[in-house]
Amino acid sequence: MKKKLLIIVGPTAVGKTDTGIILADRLDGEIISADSMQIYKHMNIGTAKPSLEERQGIMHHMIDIIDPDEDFSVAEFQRLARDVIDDLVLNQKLPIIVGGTGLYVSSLIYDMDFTKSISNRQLRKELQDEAESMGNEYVHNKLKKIDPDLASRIHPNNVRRVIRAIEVYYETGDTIGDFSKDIVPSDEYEPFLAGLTRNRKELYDRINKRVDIMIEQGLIEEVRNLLNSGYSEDLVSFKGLGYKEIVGYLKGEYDPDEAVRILKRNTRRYAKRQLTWFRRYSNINWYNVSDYQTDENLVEHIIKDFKGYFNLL
RNA sequence: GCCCAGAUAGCUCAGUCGGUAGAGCAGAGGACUGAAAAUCCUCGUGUCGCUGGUUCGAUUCCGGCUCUGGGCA
Repeated sequence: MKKKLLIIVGPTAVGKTDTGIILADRLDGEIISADSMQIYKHMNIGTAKPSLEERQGIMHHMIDIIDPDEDFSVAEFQRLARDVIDDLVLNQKLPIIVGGTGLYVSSLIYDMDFTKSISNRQLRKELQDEAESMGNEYVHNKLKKIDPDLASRIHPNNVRRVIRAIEVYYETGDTIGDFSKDIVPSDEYEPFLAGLTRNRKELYDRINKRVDIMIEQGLIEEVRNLLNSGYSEDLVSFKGLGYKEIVGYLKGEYDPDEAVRILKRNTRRYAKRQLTWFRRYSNINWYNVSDYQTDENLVEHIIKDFKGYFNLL
């Protein structure tokens, strides 16, 4: 018997958090966040992390689990999240995965095995230096010799992924191509996928507005405080939206208005990328939130479809 | 009312010594197996304000008109 999952995905600012909380309340579930930024402690405003009050007593997992200067990756996410899921199922709770990080969601619903391929930071650094001195093509050619087919699927300029592909081969002797060719659904979980969306204009208005609110709530102070606490702007956690743009302002690269402008623009572009990712899920059920009068209304529909899918009516 | 400048992509503008046009910004689509809020790829037809004229041919030159700035009254 596969474990039932309710999964809520969608672009940033579409309303996933609120919807997830209402659903958890109605379906006796708990939330598992699939968000690559909300995992960080002390990063609250910029990640739009729901406050304890906003969580309405609903248990949220995979939030505030590591420090901004700790390493993290899908592999850890998958392992930790699956443990939580198993635990919830044991306790008769419905696991509700809510998040906008496509790769994290995929790691749960597909049979993705990360146990064989470890990481080697030093090798990454070396290859990166090579790319800078010898050019992107040079490093890409290395991959071509290892796995021509895989190399043809990764653009030479996408240095990060070229390097990762080489790294996996050096570390394991296997190539990413071997286990990334065809993704098969996990045989352990049975997900009902709900994709939230909105009319584009409305979504962008909400994104712009949310950035303004973040600034009012003190996003600049939050970033300044993190920097003052000794965290480096070079950390991966500072590459997130809202952090890198504010860091640029604090370093004097541009004024606050410009920081807000590019933060809004980058967030809009991110939302678009998220939609691209989720459109690939063939078994997703889309809900255009713009078509629903109230959150309640939307939730009713999702619950109805969810129950229908699992023959629980 | 008169004089000057402008009117070209959603926005700001460039340009065509006459052969129907291109940058930046904004935007759209896509890729994705250990940094994924990251990283990367692709995409620019628009009545060149309207209307006459000259011309084989006008967005480009000439006239008129409309609108928008600025100046003079």
